[in-house]
Amino acid sequence: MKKPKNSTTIRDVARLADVSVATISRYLNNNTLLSKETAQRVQAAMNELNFSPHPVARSLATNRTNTIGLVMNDIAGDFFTPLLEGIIATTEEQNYNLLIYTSNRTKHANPILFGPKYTDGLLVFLNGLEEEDLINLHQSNQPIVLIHHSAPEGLNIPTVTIENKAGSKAIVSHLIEAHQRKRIVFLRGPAGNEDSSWRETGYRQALESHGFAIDESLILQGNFDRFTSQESMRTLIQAGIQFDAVFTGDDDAAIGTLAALKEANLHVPEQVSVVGFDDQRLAPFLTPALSTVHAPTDQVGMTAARHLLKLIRHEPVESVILLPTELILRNSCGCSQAISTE
Amino acid sequence: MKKPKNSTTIRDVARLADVSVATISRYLNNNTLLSKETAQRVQAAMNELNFSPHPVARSLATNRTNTIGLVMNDIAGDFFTPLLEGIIATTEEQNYNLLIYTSNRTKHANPILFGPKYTDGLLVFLNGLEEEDLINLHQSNQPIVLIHHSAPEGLNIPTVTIENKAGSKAIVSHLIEAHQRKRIVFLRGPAGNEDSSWRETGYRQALESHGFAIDESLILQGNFDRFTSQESMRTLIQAGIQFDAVFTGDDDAAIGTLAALKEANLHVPEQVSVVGFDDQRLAPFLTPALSTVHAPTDQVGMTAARHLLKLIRHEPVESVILLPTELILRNSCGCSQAISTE
DNA sequence: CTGAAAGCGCTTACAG
DNA sequence: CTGAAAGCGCTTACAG
Repeated sequence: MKKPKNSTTIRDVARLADVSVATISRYLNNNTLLSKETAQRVQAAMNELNFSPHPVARSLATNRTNTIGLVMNDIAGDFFTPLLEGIIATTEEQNYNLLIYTSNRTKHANPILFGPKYTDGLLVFLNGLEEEDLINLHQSNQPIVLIHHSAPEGLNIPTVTIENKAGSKAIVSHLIEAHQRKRIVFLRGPAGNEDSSWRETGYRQALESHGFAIDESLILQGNFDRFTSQESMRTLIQAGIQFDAVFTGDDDAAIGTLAALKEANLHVPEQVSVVGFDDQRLAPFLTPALSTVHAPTDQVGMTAARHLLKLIRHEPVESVILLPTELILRNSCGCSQAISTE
Repeated sequence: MKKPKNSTTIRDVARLADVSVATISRYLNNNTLLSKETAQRVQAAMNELNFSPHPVARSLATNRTNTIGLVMNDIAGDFFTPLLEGIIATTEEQNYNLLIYTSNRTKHANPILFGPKYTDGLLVFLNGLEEEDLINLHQSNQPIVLIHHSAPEGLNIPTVTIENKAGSKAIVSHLIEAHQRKRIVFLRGPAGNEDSSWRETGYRQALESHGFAIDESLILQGNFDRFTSQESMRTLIQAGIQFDAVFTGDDDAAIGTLAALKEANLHVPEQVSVVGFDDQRLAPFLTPALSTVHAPTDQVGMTAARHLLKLIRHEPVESVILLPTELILRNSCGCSQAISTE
């Protein structure tokens, strides 16, 4: 027993205010009217003792933890900071705590540390959870909101993500309409990545709606990764396949694409337009400054957290929320813009 | 009372295994030898019921939460992701949970949500906590490790930070020795920022050890911010003060510096060398690629978390940990390096 | 409007 | 090696 037992409890307050502990509890949760006079005594006693209730005890008694969990695979990536900023903005506003899990733990480690008993609800980013675990959690009535990922067949778990398709269609159309590009490469993201498949759909629809045939030899693996993308672009160039633009799938892939083009002495944007997706912090600093689609990642975080809190309160919630993206036209597509103060 | 009461408890297991709850508890915490036979019965019962102990109840009984908290002002900044990666790597390894606080909450909001009863210890980033709160927490025996910030006078709170002085001295010396720079500007960070003052000390020592006098007119406000830095550099240039290098204090300030230099048609690195500090993700993508000092932020996170866990276990801990920095020489200082595959 | 009492699900001296 | 019981600090029907 290593309890310091220093902290003052509800009993101490009750004794000092000369009421029962139940009364203190009621005052704390103001779910019953107290007589003005007792209320004052209680408040005075709480002040004097500098009392604050023990959250763990409260949690055990109420079966609420006042915290939500964020589960993800790993925290890498530039979108992580804005995502978390969004989530925290709303947990803070609504007086919830945030617990961070990465799924390494959920796979290998002591399972006690992970699970619904710690949280009132879970935000699951991408494929942060195995489908099986997700299903179990959902069936045990744990409120869940998915981020950038759709629910498994038949499960009604709300999702928040962005307008991947519309954004992609818009930027590819821009390439065609504003810059007369005709042979546009697309770099796919990781297999199974939903953002990537929507972006591919947007790409295809843009081409089709402009009467272009889809040339599958222009669709390559980029993996949302600069090195993979650089390799794919090198291969394409060496194969002698002609193209006049690249929609890289995400900004990281744009980095590799720009590098490969530079190696091959192909000028961007004069000979080849390059556009990305995400609008990461480094996008304006690439050479040339990257035209891309802005993903409102902080909004995604806010919205997801807000919806999870609604779910926790048993309020109704839409099942799919799509946040609008926005075209950011800098130089790499062929548009010109002052570069120095971006 | 909205308790689903679905989950199985230690009593259920005890009943099934035909032992007392105390025995289950002992098995869980393996702090007493159980007879082989009971151990097997208990394990079988736990498996059958798919039991996992309730962390909140456990926490109430033991006065341990198995979670640590990270407190900070706001989560902006590129160093945040690596910092958190480092922290999570160790909390995961040691089976701790991580709770994220931002200090907005600690200032305005319901104080119940913040505090030692939620966590076994706290990681405090920069000035994430008012000095008064820090002192109170420390005096109430809450284990604390400070990150990039030193303890208030007289308090023995461990700190982990980086070798700001040595890194700065090294890069400024590089400017002098390798590139014959003689009039080197320094851009200060925000007032009171300790990283900044150590960097300034390193800058001064580098100049002095090379026999240069310090010209205070070359020390300006940069605020670790691109806009402030751009303004300061504009003013310096317009004042006609001569300089041949800028140590920008951090990488963000380097962005503004490069922009101001470009506006003024001063070529980097031919006319002016520019070096930063941090080695943020975007550093290699600036034009020219930024020479800078690498701050091992993930290591800072790991080390801080590891030391906090030691503190929690009452193991001894050094009071100041300084992690080594490293010179990253790219192009902006005048060194040359292949740029495309960085 | 207020109190006495049971309960949340564990852990841990204390006995045996 | 194991059990009975008290306790962790709250909340919440149930009475009055």
